[in-house]
Formats: sequence, C-alpha cells, structure tokens
Amino acid sequence: MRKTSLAQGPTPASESTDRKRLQMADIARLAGVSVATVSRALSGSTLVNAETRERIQQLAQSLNYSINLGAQNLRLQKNLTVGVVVPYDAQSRQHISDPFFLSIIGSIADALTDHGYDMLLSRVDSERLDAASQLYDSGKVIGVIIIGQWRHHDQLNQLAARNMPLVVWGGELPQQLYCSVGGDNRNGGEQATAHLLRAGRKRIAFLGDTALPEVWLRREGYLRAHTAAGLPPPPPELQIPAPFEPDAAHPILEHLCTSGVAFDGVVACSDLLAIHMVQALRAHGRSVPGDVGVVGYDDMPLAAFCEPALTTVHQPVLEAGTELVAALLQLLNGVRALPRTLPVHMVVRASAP
Amino acid sequence: MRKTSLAQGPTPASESTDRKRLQMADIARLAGVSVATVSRALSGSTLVNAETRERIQQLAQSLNYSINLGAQNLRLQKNLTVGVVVPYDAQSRQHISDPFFLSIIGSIADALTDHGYDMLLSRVDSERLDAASQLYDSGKVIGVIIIGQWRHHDQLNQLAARNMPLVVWGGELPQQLYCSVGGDNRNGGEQATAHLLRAGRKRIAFLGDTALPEVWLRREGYLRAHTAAGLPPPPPELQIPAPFEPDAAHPILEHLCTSGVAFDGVVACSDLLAIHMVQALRAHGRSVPGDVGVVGYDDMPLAAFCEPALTTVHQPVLEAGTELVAALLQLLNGVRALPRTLPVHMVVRASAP
DNA sequence: GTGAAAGCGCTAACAT
DNA sequence: ATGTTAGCGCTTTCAC
Repeated sequence: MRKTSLAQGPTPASESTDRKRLQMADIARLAGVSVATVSRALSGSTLVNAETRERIQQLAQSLNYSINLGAQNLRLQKNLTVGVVVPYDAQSRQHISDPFFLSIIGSIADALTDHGYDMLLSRVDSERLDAASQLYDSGKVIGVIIIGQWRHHDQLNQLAARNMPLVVWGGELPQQLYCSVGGDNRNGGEQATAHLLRAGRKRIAFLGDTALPEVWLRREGYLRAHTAAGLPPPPPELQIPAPFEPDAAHPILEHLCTSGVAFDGVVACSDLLAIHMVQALRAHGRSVPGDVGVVGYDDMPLAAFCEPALTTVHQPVLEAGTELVAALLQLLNGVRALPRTLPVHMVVRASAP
Repeated sequence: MRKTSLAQGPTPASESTDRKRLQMADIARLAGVSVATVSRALSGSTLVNAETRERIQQLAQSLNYSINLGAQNLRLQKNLTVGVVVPYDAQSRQHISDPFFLSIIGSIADALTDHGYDMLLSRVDSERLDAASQLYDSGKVIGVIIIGQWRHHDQLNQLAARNMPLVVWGGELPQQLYCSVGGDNRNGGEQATAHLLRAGRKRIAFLGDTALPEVWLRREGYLRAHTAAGLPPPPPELQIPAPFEPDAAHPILEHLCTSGVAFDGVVACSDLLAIHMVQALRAHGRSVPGDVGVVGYDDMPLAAFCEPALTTVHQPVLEAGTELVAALLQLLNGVRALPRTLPVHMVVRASAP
C-alpha cells in the first residue's frame, strides 16, 4: 500500500474519473507547515500563530478545500446526520407520493437545517420498518425520524428498545416505547363527525384503513362523536377500510356507491380520498353537499380550491417538522422525550357546510 | 489516547448518552477470531472457512451489528451518497413547499433507492447555489442534483467547471456547462398559448418571473405561439413577473385585475398560480372560463379537481427522477451527460376548454 | 507555536 | 484459512 498525496489514480469504487480530491496534506505542503498546524488553523485554534492561521485559511478557501467530513467524523466520533424514513407500500409498489407526507418531509428538512443537521432521506418497506435501524447501526445517522406507524407499532417498539434515538410521526398509542409526534387524530375524527351530525346528517360513513394507528384513532373519534350525540355506533357497513392510494381506493368507493348502503355523510382520512369520494358520488347521481356531506383530512394547499371546496381537518405541517426534530434532539441529548399530540382544527368549506 | 473496545464512555460530541456502538473488534472477540477474519466473513469472502463465515455472519446478525460505513468508506474511498439540493428563497424566507418540487424529491428518492444510493437532502440559499459544492468538497456526497436553476445559471456553470458531478432540474440554456434535465418549457409555453389562441382568445397574459430560466423559456414559447398565429408579440403589460409563492403573487394578481389591462386568457407558470388567478378574477366579477381562459402548469394531483378543473401542462414527475439520476450516474461513470428535455403535454379541462 | 506520532473502525496486502 | 500490519484523512496528545 503506497503513500500517495495528490492524484491517487483511478479509485477502486464508484469514482472512475480521476477526480483528485484535495486534502489536508496538500494544503500543508503548499503552506509549508505540518498537517497538524493546518488542522489547528482550520479549526480556528489559538494555539497557532494568528497570521499563519489566517494564511492557511485563505489558502484553503481559495482552493475550495473542505475538510473531509468522513474522516473528521471518524476521528471525532461525531455525526450530524439524521435519517428520515418514508415507508412505502411494497405490495402496491407505491412510491412516495402522498402530498401530505411530502409536505412533512419539507418541514423536517427545514427544521433540521435550522439546527445544523443534515438529512438523509431513506425509503423502507412499510412491512419492515425495523430495516431503518440499519441506518443507525451502521453509523450513518445518529437518530431516525420515521413518517407514519403503518401496521408495525411492534417493530417500532423494538427499535426504540434497542435504544436507538427514534421519533415517529403518528398517533399516541398505549404501551408505546418510542416517542411519537402527531396530530390529534381522535379529536380530528370526532370534530369531523360531530360537524356532520350537527348539520343533521344521520348515517355517516368512515373511510380509512384502521390497521393504521392514525386511522384507528380517527375512527375512535368518529365513534365517540356518535356516542356524544346519543346515537348508537354506526353499523360495520359504514366503516370502510379504504387505503390512501387513490387507485387502490377507487373500486372500494365505487362499490360503496352501488352497494345500496345508505349514507348522507362521509369522513375521509385524506383530502385525496375525499375528493375521489365526491367524484364517485357525483358519477352515481348524488350531489355533494346536497345529498352527502364530505369531510377530508390534512387540508392540503389546494383543498380550498377543489370543487366543491373541501371541508377538512387541518394538520399542522410546519409545526410537525419543528416538533419531530425538537423531540429527536432531546433524545440525542439523553433526555426522555414524551409523545406529543398536536392540536388540529376543522376548516369548514363547501363540501360539508 | 487509550485503546477502547466496548463502552467508550461519554463521547465528545452530539452523543451524550452512553450508547456504545458495537464494532468489528467486538464481534472478533466474541467469535474468537481476528478482525480481519470478521471483515472477510462479513464481506462474503471465500478466503474464509465456509462454516466460520456462516458462524460470524450469524453472530453479527443476532447482535444487530452493521459495519461502520464511515470507516468503511474512508478505507475504501467509496461513497454511495448523492446530494439533492432544494434551494430556498432567502428573501421571502420561503420554505420548501412548492408541491411540484416536493414531488420531484419523491421521484428522485425512488430512483436513487433503486440504484442503491442514499440521498442527502439539503437546502441552500437560492442566491448561493454554489454553496452546494461544499457537500461535494467535504466528501459527504459524490455528486449533486440541484432542483431548479433559479437566477444563477452562472454559478451552476462554475460548479460544473470545478468538475463536480452535477445535474440540474431545469431548462436547457445556451452555453451550459452543466447537465440539465427538464420538461420542454418552450414547448409547454407554446402549447398552452396556442390552445388559448385556437379557442379564439385574443389578449393572453403570461404569469411568471422570467428571471428564472424555466419561466423564460416558457415565455419564449408564449411569444412563439403568437408569431406562429401571425399575431404581433403581446404588449409588456400582459407579461407579469409573478413569483411562484402564492402570498407574494397575490397583490400582483390583484393589481392585474384592477389595473384595467384587458385580457381574455392567462398562461400561468404553476397550477397554484393559476388557481389563485382564477380566485382573483372571480373576486372581480369575471368568469372563468367564460370571460377568461386560464391554463396552469405542472398538472398536480388535485388539478383535475379544482374549480374549475384546471387545463394545464403536464410535467413528467416520475420520469424526472429517473432521468436526473440516470444522468448523474453517467457522470459518475465518467461519461459525458448531455442535457435532456422531456416532452410535456397539455391536459385540457374546464378552466380553458 | 509547531511537528511527530498515535489512533478513530475498517480493509487488503503480505505473511504464515 | 487465518493473523499481522499498514493506512484511508483527520485530530490531538505529547514533546520540543
């Protein structure tokens, strides 16, 4: 193994062109000092003569030299990268496309940047959330934010038990070992349902796959609203396990319209689902909000401009990023972070006045 | 400096709890072999006895041990991380929120994952796109994808000149040293405009900040459509430098409606802008599409469900990620990558039939 | 104030 | 088939 300084020939992997990377030894040679001095100078140490320091800094700057962070991190045992995991549905080969998740990613990116952390965006199979730990075990990231609990509360608990710093966007569940941050799903579901009931709707359908904790909680609210209004729980045929992906949901919505099940209100678990429900209803000659009132969830930017403008439950996207990151930073500081449920609120528009 | 094996006490930075990380030496000790053997075993080398290999792999697996990638990369001089840069507007403190950009991020994430690369998502000031090079110079990433050219074609050229593997989502410009991938903006602008002209519209406004190359190209198409129809170029008061951010654009759209400038068609540079234009028009008593036909850009998922459903130029989001990544991989292999312009197509809906 | 040398966790000659 | 050793690019004692 030869000692090389500059131009180390074709590198073994993934960099075939001869892109020689400048390193500290090069700067040292050019400045006529030792690497140790360069290291000190660049870190702003006062141990090095003020003018040499200045000179070295100038030199490095003018050559666009940046300290190799891989090496630095190895030596310093530090790392400022956080993993953000967006699960995908392996069955449907579904990509990251839900606008709400994408917004959350944006808000996390902002929050991490504000704190000087880098964000490694990673996708994992939603059936194998525990694969996220590989990011941590391999030292790539110092902590992980997972977007959504999916069907694997258990796996998340296991991850947390391994004492990996972990924060999950999702609902607060009993016996939860990990820190979650999420909107108040139960309250959101309750508000949406209560709103429809107040408007005199009698038979309200719920659209969402309750295998997902967030959806489960929303249905809890849906049921609670009925109880609070002195009504019996709605029959099973009104509780429809519709998935989030419009394509997969479509036949189910169609079936709901043609099956003869009577309903005059719908609580959907996303705006996209809501608007597709509207389409299906109208295709079958039923008016919205006349015959059926429809409430969405998320309050996406375009929800106000849909036809009809969507009544929906607003989720605090910006706050989401801030809170997720704040919680993770707490964990990184060795402080226990408690689950946090963020308030949500109804936005009443035309689809369910 | 002491030699430590497990439990190395409170680490100096950013990891305060005593999260001891397992390392190869630990596995070696437990397996009663040397680190070299462990290294070989885990890499699946046939140089090591088949059953020892098996045993070591089992052991590592059962302990959730993953090779420290920082150290491995340093040693191997490899890196499989790609930087994706989403610029933000420092003036307006605008966050990543444009739904189209967010979709692109999703599609890039998918494409990178497919090729086994990690994605480091990073934000930089859109006035200092050259800051992106720091990611590369510091060795964090082996190449960079920047989303949008913004106002700094020049900076992008400089980055490419430093021979950093770089691909930019945006328009193809003259004297371009970097590889760009983008929708056919000129054609998109032309199609949108031609569509309105064919429908008999006479005075068509263009909404977009032409300081951005993509927008500039779209306006080229807008002008060309006029020429092709044998019409003189539209007057300056019809070419409105509206920014992408709805809040910033709003007063400008208002002003357009009240200024007395006559127009019966609008080509907007995003769906969001288009729908806000519709709102402004209606607020001032003008109907869409009756009095004014409005065409958007991007074809976001909800565009079909707006009121009115948006006629718009569809951008190939999925292909965008694929192509951006393909181009970057080419560069990483030392192959010159040519700019690529992806076809776009009109989707005709109610806002401009 | 500066340099020599050790070592962060890993891999790959070079030994045996 | 396995161990010993040098070194990836950096920081930091320890000597001068």
